[in-house]
Amino acid sequence: MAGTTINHQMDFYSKYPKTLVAVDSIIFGFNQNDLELKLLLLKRNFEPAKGEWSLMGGFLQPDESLDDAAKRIVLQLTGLADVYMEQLYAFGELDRDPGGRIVSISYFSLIKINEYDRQLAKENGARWIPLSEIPELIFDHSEMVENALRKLRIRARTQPIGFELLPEKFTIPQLQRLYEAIYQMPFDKRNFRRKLLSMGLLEKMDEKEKETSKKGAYYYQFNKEKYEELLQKGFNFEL
Amino acid sequence: MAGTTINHQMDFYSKYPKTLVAVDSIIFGFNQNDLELKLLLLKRNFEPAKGEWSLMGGFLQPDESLDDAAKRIVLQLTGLADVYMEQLYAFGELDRDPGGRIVSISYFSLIKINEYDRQLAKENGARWIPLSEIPELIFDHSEMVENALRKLRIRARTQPIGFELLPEKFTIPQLQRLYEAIYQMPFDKRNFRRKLLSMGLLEKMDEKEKETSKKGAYYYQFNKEKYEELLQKGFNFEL
DNA sequence: CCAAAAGTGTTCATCGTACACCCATGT
DNA sequence: ACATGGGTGTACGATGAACACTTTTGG
Repeated sequence: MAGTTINHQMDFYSKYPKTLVAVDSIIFGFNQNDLELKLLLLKRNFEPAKGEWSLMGGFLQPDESLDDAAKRIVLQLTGLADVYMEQLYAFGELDRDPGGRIVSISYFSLIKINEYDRQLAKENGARWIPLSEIPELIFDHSEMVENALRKLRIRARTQPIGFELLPEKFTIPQLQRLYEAIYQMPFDKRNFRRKLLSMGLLEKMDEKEKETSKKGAYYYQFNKEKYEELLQKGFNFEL
Repeated sequence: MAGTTINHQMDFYSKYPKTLVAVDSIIFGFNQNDLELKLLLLKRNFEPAKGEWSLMGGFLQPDESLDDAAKRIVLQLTGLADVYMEQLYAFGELDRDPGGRIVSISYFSLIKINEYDRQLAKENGARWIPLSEIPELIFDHSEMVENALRKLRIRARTQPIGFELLPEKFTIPQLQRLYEAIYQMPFDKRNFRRKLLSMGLLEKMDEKEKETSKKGAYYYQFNKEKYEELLQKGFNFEL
């Protein structure tokens, strides 16, 4: 490919060495039934390390940006196109992949677990694995996961991203259970509710969720416009 | 270079497209005389964008890790080998560099401004530029700088990295001036001193600094061992 | 003796945290 | 009627923020 001109770009740098670049995606989901945060992992069906557990990944193509590659990878595995995603870190040790020298950039994605394409995931050999049961992963993927979890915990405290893991409408207890799963610790329900509602970002609906209790819990919706508006005024989300 | 085997690695991935990878370094320094945080920037002496201001950067070599490349780049410009450094972000837009498709990974470095090799920097066309006077930079380098500054501000609040920008021994007022430069706001000197000393990470010396005042201010040293020890016990640095 | 920077305590408001009881309803 | 999860208010301690005067000493 050396010498190919893309996008009307010049080619001033053709004498410099190129590197294989990959993108690996840590895909988080939350299932309200078993109350555990999960990762979408897959068994590699190619060499090296065929048959072992790994993250979903792929090589960066010459005509796509890093973000595009990350989107493509999640789309390929889940069928979802509009997914919350954040770049995490570039892993660049020489021997991180025994199959060749690869620089890999990790992204984490938060998906609404009820919306993904089960069929597609199955075809790719993917499975949802609870955090507590994550197996050994290939190469430095375990490090990527730890790193992602650390960042998720920081982000979830300071940005309203928990909602990305829940359906459009959700109840306060559901939201609390999500945060408890993320931080692996219990929260006081009065304090939790007060803090969240005090920010004025949740809109109460008339409808109740009646599956998990006889009394039923009111559904709420996250008001993104309101959040953007408050952001302008210097508001800081903080749990 | 395709097909080269490094480090006893196999070559399972030779059919995939490679990309040019660069590392760009945002180098911070602090000069106590003019009380401004500064960046080490250079005028590019090669095409494209020759003569314009940019960050120091370089291409990733096949036999070095990303971290190694970042170290090499800072060493080339400053002569310093042991520098605090942190990876920031991978920039991967297709058209970010008009000279060709490059994925660039940014790092920030904190250096003790009295220790760098002035001669070497000069030869490379580098200059220290105060934050308030940063010119237009090439490509997305301005974005990299903003990004670095944001991260530096977050880090300096939650990790004891300010000391990387000061000499081994420093006074409390000097440290305060540094933080005021980082956050571009004044701090209350009583609160500042109390909070820092209360962590027990600074060791008072007998010597006084007498350049900037007649009374003189005691020198302190940061006790790294103590910090590591406290870290184990769950301590969190927080300014 | 005076200018200039270093050093020192207290008060108040705010926020996080701990904690126990009533409510609604499906079975 | 009772079991189950939803919903509510208050008190206390800790922490961050504001604020003014004394000390030292070179010139």
